[in-house]
Amino acid sequence: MTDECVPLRALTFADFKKGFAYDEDRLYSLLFKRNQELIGIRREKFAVRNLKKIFRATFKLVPKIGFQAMSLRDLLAETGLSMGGVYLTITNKDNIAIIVKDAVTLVCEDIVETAKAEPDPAVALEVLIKGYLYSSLLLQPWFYFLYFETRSLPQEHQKDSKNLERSQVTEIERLISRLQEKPERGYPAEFIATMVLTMVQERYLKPWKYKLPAATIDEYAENCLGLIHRSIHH
Amino acid sequence: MTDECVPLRALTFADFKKGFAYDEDRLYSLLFKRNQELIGIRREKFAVRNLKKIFRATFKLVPKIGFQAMSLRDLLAETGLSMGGVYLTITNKDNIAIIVKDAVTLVCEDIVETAKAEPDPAVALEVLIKGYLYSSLLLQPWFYFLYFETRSLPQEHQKDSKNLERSQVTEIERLISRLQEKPERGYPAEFIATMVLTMVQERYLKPWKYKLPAATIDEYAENCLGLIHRSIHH
DNA sequence: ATAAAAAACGAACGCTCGCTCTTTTTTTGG
DNA sequence: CCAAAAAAAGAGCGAGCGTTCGTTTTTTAT
Repeated sequence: MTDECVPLRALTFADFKKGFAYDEDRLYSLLFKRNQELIGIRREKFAVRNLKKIFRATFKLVPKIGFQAMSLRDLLAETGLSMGGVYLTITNKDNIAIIVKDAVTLVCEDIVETAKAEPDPAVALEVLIKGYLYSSLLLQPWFYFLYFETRSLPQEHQKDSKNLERSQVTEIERLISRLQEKPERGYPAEFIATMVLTMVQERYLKPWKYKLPAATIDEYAENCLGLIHRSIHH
Repeated sequence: MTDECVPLRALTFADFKKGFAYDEDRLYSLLFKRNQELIGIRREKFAVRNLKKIFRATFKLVPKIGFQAMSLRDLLAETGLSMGGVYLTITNKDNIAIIVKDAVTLVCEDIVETAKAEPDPAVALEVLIKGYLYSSLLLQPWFYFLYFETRSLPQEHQKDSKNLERSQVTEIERLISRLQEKPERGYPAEFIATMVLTMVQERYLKPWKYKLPAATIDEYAENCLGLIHRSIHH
């Protein structure tokens, strides 16, 4: 299906980052190819350049005032593009949100596929959780936007967004269940899965709490994984 | 200060609910008295009736489309009020969000005060967490709105909203620290406090995940508290 | 070098927004 | 029951929104 770009197994954030192939230019190139019908520009070179400007500006404005309150004229001022340029690129305002949803979907599906390739469920769980934690940090504005602006999406895309989160929890839950020989002794797998997902989300939803120490993200990951294993086995 | 309306100590959600004095009418009555300068109507009877209509409609529309996208004409259609009636009540659109912030603040301060009255830190922690979990479920639309629409508030009120969350974490952290005789053995108090707060928020932020079983909220509370104590002592 | 194609420009359009204000209706207190 | 006060009504206003489109500039291919 999609070509895999998330590293197979990486213990530290630094290792993960090296193997992470969704750097800005590659991501925009993929989004251009996947969303031809939403994008008016036909030559990739120009599309990527404009998309980059538009999304950077969006991610600067939206956390402060919200997507609905961001006018296209705000966007022109921030990007330096003209009305025509912006509309040739994205065709309408909603498409900004739709493309963000597509980007997050793309990355999340990749993470799940990578984890599913691991035969050992404990390893798979580690790959999945670290993959999600690290990816959502490297693409923080995208994940943040989708979480807070799901309601700005057209109905059908809102559903997609909710299903995306649901499928993440389900996959985590499935792995935890496989690790629990005697489920009645520990917490319900669902509870643990929910807990770990909210812990990951905490990091990309409240960036102001975690501004400084990028090193501690590894600690954070270990704390989360430790918590899971204690909750499973006791 | 404020008269306390949150039950002192309640093990189950059902018990808590009985002692919870922020039912709709009382809450609107309090909000009317606390926000005289934002509300144009002078007679409480009419104010409460209109506020009830306005907030019910707001909480129906906003989760679907967001506050900014909700027009006053949407609100008229949903409430059955006229433009004049709505503006006499709330004087301007922003005030809807400001009053929600005031309501959540009111309840949260009450919870913290109740917890602080408990001398035993373990009991205080239970009161605090259950108080927050149960209150935010009983007033789910209010808590949900404040979380997702903080960016729609005027600047000074945005600060209030963030400080409110901060003070909650701080209080939980303080209690956890008191329970940790040997902090180096368990997880950092900050990590545990963050975890439990996100677990509470999970319930009121994603109601679509927890529609059916209101009974399991007690289980959920026990799981959260169990998790904390295990994380503290080992 | 040049013609065709693609991209960029930005004034202008129709529409909807939050809000005001005059008029009408309802409520209140003597 | 009636006059004064309060509340409700809703047409109308100007500002600003997302979007369009005729024109100009840049890029591409010959």
